[in-house]
Amino acid sequence: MTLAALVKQAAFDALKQLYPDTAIEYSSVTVNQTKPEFSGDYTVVLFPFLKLLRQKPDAIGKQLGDHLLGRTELFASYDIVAGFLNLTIKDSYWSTFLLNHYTQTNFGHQCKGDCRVMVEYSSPNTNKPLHFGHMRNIFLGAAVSEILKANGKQVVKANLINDRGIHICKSMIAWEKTANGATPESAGVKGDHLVGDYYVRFNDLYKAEVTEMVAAGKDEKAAEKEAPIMLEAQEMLRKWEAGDKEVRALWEKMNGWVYKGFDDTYRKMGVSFDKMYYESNTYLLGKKIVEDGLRKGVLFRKEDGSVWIDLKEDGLDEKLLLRGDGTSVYITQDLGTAKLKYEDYKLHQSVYVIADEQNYHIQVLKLILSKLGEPCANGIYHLSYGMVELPSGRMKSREGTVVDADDMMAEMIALAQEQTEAAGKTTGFSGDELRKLYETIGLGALKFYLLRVDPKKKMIFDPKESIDLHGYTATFIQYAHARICSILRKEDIPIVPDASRFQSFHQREPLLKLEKEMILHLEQYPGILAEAGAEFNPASLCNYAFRLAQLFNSFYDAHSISKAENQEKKELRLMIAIMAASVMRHSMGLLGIRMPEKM
RNA sequence: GGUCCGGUAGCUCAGUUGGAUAGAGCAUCAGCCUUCUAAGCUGAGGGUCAUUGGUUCGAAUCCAAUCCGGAUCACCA
Repeated sequence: MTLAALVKQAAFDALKQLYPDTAIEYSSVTVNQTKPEFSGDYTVVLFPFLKLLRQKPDAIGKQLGDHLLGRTELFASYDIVAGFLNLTIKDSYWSTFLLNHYTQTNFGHQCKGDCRVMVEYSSPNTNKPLHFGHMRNIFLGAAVSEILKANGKQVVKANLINDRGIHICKSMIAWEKTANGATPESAGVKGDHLVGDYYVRFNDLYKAEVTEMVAAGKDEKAAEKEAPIMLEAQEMLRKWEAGDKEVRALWEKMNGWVYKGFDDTYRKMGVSFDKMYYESNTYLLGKKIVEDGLRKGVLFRKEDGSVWIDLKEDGLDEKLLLRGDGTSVYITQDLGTAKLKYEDYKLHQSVYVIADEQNYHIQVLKLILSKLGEPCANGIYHLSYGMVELPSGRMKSREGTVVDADDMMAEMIALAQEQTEAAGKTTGFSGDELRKLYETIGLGALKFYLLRVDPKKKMIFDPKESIDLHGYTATFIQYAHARICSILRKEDIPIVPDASRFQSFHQREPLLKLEKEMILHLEQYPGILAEAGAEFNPASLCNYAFRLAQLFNSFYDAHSISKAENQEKKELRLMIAIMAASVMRHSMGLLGIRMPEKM
């Protein structure tokens, strides 16, 4: 139980005992952290009880304050200011808390329970390399997976690869026509980039053909439909579906290049998956679900043989589930994969990390599954995030305006190097250590930048302005962590010391403001972690860790640790520093951001 | 047009089930390195919380209407 909850419970119990004849609801008790301009740690708001108790706020505050002080060991004093009861927690509570937890490396972690959750993220198409928008998806998915694990869930990280369809055929056609057999090795280009280049090439060729046909007097719409290269791509897709050996061989070869490229990118990003799904295996699923639905009468067939569901009652429209020729559409596959995932892992919850442009699609998916009585329907959660846009608008891979993921990571690492060198902080590192440090700083900054914003908000990224390494950044937190490690090195204390080290510690002097603020903030971590899990929001961890680092920097500036006033203070501050570093590592670790010991 | 999401400082964003004088970072300005790492610290300026009305002891937060921006409403995926 968090301290805030403890205070709330204590206040509620006290009110019940003080006013047994009045029905006070638990939810009407509001406990906040006391504003810094007042003395106290947690505040009970008295206004909600005025009418109920027919007393003045000061009177209620006094009775409540006295009662709390007399009956519990938690509070040292109270103060009433204009309807607010400000409670001060006993110093001994804080030092005991610190002593109990400062060496705990998994503070805030929940024990593993029975709840099985799948988080599907990344889910790329195989016709082009990953870009900045994918990075938001991937870092979000990876972070949420770790946060859920820390909250005791059993997590399966899944990636559904869209490895078939017209888009990959476009790359294949362009490659056949213009590549002269080029491979990633022969061209010296990463596989996913090579395939992406031919996807762009296809569009160039296509546009040229359309322009030519229009110039020859063709209607533009007709030209777009009849351009020979487009017809070839469509023919290739038909051949693929028919299992044509040559087409399949080329498809496998080019997808293989892409996977190799993706693997590199994923490794660099520091993310991984427990389960890969491929649309080439799953795109035919779902038909059976549709047949069942027809039998149950939930779905209906039109004269042309196409199958539909009527969602008008739910404020939506009729939705197609099978074409007249019996082939499936996008949502049909998704029905199938939803069920497949559910059955593969006996899931309680299935999280889809998908951009908000698909809100409607997921809504329809859930609705159909629930109308069909599929048990997987209830567990679907759409972690909907806003698109990443350029100042000029959306990124379009066809037009080559994307910010490439590999480039972006390389740039961030280079920026980290540049700034480290400019600050003259390269001494004492080996070449290898420096390379690792630049990666830690560069990728940390990138991940933090993408995760610090509420997922559902869209974000605008200006490639001309590089991502900052000052202020509200991962670098700031890393720096605070490195400072702590530096102190510990000098004091010859390991980063995770033995719990017995300060066992003899006794609190004699009162806590200073910043000392207490640090401990108070540390105590709140489990609550923040639980909230981040409940809301699928890594940004709350960013906020929390930044605030922790900020507090530590002020604390560090105001009070010397190694040259503390006395041994007691020194031990106390060391414990605070040790625990702060540990919580920074834990929280940022969940986001895939490493904390260097030296920088 | 329907549905959904957003609108808070010059910019990027926090802001808990409604609680005290709305907070950070960047940018600007003024200070702080002989003292545990200045990628830092301290301070200043900067606000019609889109608008209007309502609910109430109290609203950035809840409700209604309006305005602006975005997404979506395919026999594409």
